[in-house]
Amino acid sequence: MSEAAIAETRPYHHGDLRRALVDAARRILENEGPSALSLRAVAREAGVSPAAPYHHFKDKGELLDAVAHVGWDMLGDCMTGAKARAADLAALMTEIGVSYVQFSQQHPALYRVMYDCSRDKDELPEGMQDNEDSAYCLVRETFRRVAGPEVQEVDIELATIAAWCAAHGLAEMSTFKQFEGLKEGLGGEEAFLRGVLGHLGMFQPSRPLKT
Amino acid sequence: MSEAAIAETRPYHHGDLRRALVDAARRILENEGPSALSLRAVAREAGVSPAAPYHHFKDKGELLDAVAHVGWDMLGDCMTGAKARAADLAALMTEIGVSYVQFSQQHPALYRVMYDCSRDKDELPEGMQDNEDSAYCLVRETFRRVAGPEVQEVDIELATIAAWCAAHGLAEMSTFKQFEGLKEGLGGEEAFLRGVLGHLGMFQPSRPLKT
DNA sequence: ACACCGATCTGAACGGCGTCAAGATGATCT
DNA sequence: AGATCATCTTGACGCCGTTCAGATCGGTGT
Repeated sequence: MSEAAIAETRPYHHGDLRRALVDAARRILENEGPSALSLRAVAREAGVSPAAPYHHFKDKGELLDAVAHVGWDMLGDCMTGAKARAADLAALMTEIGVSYVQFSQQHPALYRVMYDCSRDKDELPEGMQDNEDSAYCLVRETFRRVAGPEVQEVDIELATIAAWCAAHGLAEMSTFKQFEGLKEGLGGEEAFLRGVLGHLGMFQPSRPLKT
Repeated sequence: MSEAAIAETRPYHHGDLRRALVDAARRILENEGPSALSLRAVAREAGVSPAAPYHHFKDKGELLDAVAHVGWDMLGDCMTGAKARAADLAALMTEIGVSYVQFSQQHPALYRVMYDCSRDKDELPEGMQDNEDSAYCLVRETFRRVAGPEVQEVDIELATIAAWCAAHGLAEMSTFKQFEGLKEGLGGEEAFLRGVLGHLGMFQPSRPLKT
């Protein structure tokens, strides 16, 4: 049920309009895609006037930042789950990569908002490199555990970035129609993902880090 | 000089408005970025009314497609140049990867339009996998030459996709502010690019293809 | 109990956007 | 010269993000 439907019984002061707006935005993203995500549409969905959001967000960009933040949290949970599922350390990187791309396929509109926000500011999401539960830190920590003592810290950082770039690139391209034939030949979407990731050094269990 | 400035001496019928609109769009992209690229702004820059573009393009998306097409041609030329510069076959893949990312850094707004067009349609650009001069085919052909006879065609395709994903991901992330410190430590932007690419299997001359 | 105040929300407005229909213009062909 | 047709303009529509004055409410101090 949309918020607008229950708006009539709602008190004049909403109580938690900020959260309601973020939820409304996520509903629109899921149901109608990123192109339908206007500030006015979000306000409509939440059952308030077009100006109401401005008491909780500086502008549209700040609302999208809040939506993106929810997305990054979800992605972090998703990859923590992958960590729990991995049979052993050698398989962990591949599980993380597959989970990352699958998340982007399950929430394509949200994933797009997440990256658009980052690109607009030329910044990784806040806390991404510090917060222990973030996807970035999970990958880096995995490399640290895999790496022998001869591997330098800078190479761990570079490998993390490389893995991130590869996963993001695959996330953005895996939906291209031209690859459908190849996917069928390989036996499905996940086989395709594992096939591509298998060609990226750090996702190969036998050689996760450059020597 | 903007087209608007010489519009007064122009005949009523423009002659080549289609090309002029694409050029105007590219000027706006270079000077003001993607957010300033409205159909009306393009028409203003070209010195015509807001409705004039509709006689040459179905809608705004089709204009952007034309702009993107120019961009892909430029990228193809850029990477053909990289091929000519490469010392030997082993170094070619890295040269291609570096050139790809550098192109995205030299034309960030254009690069964004190129990919936005593809994502909107969930398609690689037209002819990308067929046209011999395209960046995609150049990479695939390089892998074919590097590969031994034991490597299957499907692995060449997967490696091409993997390389493309990695390069695209790096192109989108290399501008993030968080990496500036790391770049300095490595001795500059290009060292950073080579460092990241070095962790990606297919960009390592000694092992370009999964065995 | 009551007045007040700050936070919250509305309504109306502005300029800019993409798009379209109707009309004006000019090159081209007979 | 006159007809034709692609090309371009004018004016309009609805939607957008944003702002601002004013209405409304919840909580606080007296």
